[in-house]
Amino acid sequence: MIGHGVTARIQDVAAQAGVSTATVSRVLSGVDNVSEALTERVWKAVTDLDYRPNRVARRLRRPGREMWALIVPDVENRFFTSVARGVEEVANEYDITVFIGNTDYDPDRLKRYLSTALAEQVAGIILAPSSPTDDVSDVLASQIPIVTVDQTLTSRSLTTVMTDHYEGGRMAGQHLRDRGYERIGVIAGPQHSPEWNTRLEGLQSSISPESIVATERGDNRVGGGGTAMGRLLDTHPDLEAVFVTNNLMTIGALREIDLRALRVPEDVYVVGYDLNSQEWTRAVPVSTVNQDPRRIGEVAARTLIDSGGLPQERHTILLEPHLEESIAL
Amino acid sequence: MIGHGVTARIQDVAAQAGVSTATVSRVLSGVDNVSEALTERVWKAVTDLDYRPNRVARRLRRPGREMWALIVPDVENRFFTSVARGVEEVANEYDITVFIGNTDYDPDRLKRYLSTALAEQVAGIILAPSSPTDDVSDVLASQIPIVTVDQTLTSRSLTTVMTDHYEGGRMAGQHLRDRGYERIGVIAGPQHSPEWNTRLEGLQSSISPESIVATERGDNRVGGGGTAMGRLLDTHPDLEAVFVTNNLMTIGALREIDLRALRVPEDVYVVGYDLNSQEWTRAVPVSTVNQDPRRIGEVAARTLIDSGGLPQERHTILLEPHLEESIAL
DNA sequence: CTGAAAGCGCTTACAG
DNA sequence: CTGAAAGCGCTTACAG
Repeated sequence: MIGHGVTARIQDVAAQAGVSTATVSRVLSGVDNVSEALTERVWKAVTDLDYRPNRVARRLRRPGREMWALIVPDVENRFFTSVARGVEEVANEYDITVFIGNTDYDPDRLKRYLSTALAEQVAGIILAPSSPTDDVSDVLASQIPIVTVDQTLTSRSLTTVMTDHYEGGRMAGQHLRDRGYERIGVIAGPQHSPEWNTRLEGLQSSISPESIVATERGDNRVGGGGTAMGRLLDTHPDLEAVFVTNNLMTIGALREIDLRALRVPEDVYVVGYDLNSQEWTRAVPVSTVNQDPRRIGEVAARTLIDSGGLPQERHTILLEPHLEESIAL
Repeated sequence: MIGHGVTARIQDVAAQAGVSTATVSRVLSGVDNVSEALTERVWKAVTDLDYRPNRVARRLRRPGREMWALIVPDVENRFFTSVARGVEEVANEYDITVFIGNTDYDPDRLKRYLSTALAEQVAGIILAPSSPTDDVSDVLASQIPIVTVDQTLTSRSLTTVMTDHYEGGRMAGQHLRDRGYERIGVIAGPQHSPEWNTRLEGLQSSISPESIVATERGDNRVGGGGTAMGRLLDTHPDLEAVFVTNNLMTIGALREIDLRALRVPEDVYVVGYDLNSQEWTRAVPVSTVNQDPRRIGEVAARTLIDSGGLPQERHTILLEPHLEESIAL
């Protein structure tokens, strides 16, 4: 039985092994050379006492390691949970704990979570911004490495891991052109966000301008997609196809189409974004430009590892999207 | 400009305010009385220096506060992310950081995350078990409060927050009986898990035994639900209705029904579990027994708060499910 | 290769 | 009410 009856401390291990705490620490960290005999005794004591180093104490002494903050606007959105999954995979490899903050697209909550991240002395921050104007000045001042995911920040020079949305838009446009659609509506994200505009530019690069009969803006949520789709159908009853730049809005759009008793793809052909057919209750023949959010998380995490704890200069890593045609069961 | 050019420490604040670090600490924690004059000077210094207490140092000195671990089997499952959302809401109120571990239904990963939780000196653990046989003995030994969510553990006496699944099953049965169905199939979770059996018992309490023509077991994933539905349709072509005890399996079942060109509800009436119509691309007239996962998370978190840092005796908190009839757009 | 000791940034008895 | 000091559990120069 150990000291407080709770957990063994490094002292207990040292005593049991008949060495100093420094030696125990060295054996465990594996960085300095320790004689074979002592190493063995230390490991035996560690095992016997079921010793687990206190990560809090370790982090205090040696800050900026073993913990990351992942901050996302909506934990309930599968895109972000998949990013989290990817981040976690890498974090696990390096024995890093990751805490997740959910901002709910609220700047105050972002501020709080960034502050918490600093107060927790994290080794790095992975931020999925709510908007390109998110304020990260405190983080920059603190010198903690930060990687942005899914979106760049306009005012700051940060490393970003994201999908090549221009290419995504281009793919969607080419697909629609190949299928011969000439009256296309677009449902895009908020105007102020350059990412959505990038998707639009990609779209415009592959179809003629007059094919795009209208562009509606939504809030990237299901409701916003439905409302936008409604406006599109109201103002352009002769619409042939629609391109929606976000997963939840695509779902909203599909529901609105269904509500009006229109059929996909006969009445309106839909190209969505990030649709995961795994989650559908019924086949809907809709094409989709898909990102690989897990991979985004992984790459962001590895970027943090590679940064070696130092802030990086700006660097955008673009991952390729994939077009999935007419997903059906 | 502060010491290391990074962040102000409590020393810097004390110096600036002309008081001891003890006084700063007292003002910030608000527990001891400090004279108005000093309090004012301290707050001014805190503001001027933009001081944020180092949570790592605080936790080392005063363990068992301000951090929780939330461990779930699948972060990509919306049920668990909603639980996370609920937990986070409460954690935020109390300025608690919560780190999330994703076990992927793997006992080794559970072991690792529990170990990390201990090493991080968390104030509490919220565990959504992968199976009722999950091993939490290390946690119990450590005296850290743990609350289980969604499932009880067979071998341990822990506080659990979960939906009243007996009632959920009963509601489903009553609904099916009210609609006059007499040839009902069931797709339940793994046999070894008592929770799935509870749902079955609830079902059995409200319909006659001979109404249940077959019970298949699935793995709580989309694929398992589809396979089980396939077996049901193969062995009982005259099936009228099916009750599925989990969200992903319900989706799998619906897809399988669609695959076979059968219609819901004309050919097979479906009562699912935890279906979120918000996520659907098209209306499917399916009824569903729904839990309130956010609330489960909230209640679990409040239980942790109320435990005052002490392990509780066993205590099961049952939340009511809700039947949503024939969800459609 | 090994140990004694300082120190990471806080909090909290202990005096006064 | 306030401060000097000890100590939380580690890691890491510094000596030897």
